[in-house]
Amino acid sequence: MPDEIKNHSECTKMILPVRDALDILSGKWKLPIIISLSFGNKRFSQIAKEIPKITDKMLSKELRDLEANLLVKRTVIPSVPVVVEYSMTSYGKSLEKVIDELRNWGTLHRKQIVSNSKKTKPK
Amino acid sequence: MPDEIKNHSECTKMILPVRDALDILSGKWKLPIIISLSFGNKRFSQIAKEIPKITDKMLSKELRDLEANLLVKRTVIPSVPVVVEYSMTSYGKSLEKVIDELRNWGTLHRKQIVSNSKKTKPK
DNA sequence: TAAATAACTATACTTTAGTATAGTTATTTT
DNA sequence: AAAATAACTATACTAAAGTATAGTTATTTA
Repeated sequence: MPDEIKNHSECTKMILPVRDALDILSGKWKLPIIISLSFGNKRFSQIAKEIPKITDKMLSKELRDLEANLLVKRTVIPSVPVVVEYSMTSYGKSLEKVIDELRNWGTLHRKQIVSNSKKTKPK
Repeated sequence: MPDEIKNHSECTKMILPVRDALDILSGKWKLPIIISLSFGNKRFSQIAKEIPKITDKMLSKELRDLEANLLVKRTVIPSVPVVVEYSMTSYGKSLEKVIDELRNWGTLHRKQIVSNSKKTKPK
């Protein structure tokens, strides 16, 4: 098999799962929610308070998405009034390494950008 | 300092760099481009051939973004006609671990979704 | 009795991301 | 002489993501 075709299929094989992972994490709010819940179980309004500027609509939508992907568990506590607790599933916790790597690289990158923008124009 | 305030600031500290990293990788085309170049230096039209459905406009825009972030290097070879070669910088290669983790998790997740959708409805 | 808490949903809107299609300049191949 | 290659840019559009604002049901506190 010629190199370019081989590379092409290797390439495609890599892209699919990486995109799957990214779909879970991309967008403005999913990470903040995941990180917030990784510090402990929280209720809807507590998460909302922890994440400045998020609207109820976005929070509710993203929590539903995360729940559908089995990363977050929604528990209704039948008190009066009803209280809903969100927590990371053990499956959701398996994202830890991914998030760690993203944070490591992001920290490095932030330094790079800052030191570079000094030489050129401020961002 | 009370727990919730401490958690909140820890949380914020994590979110910033993770978002920085994600900004680099998110979108439909950045990853395919990065992965494609990680298999070897390529010219504009070669990348375009390797990534089905990408338009010239998107490819050109994303390459400019990646270049601005110092992940990709653009080299003009003054032949006739002019040829432009793109390559990963060593800094760009530092994304390798991040991409590996995303791929690992994405592979796991893909299996999870498939086995789960058998129980419920097909996707 | 009004405001606050709880966990949302509904509607309408704006912004950003991505697509479709065509055009540019210069050269080489058919 | 026409078509292909090379590496793009320009214009106009659609689709997806996100925002703003208000409303819901039931209960508790001021």
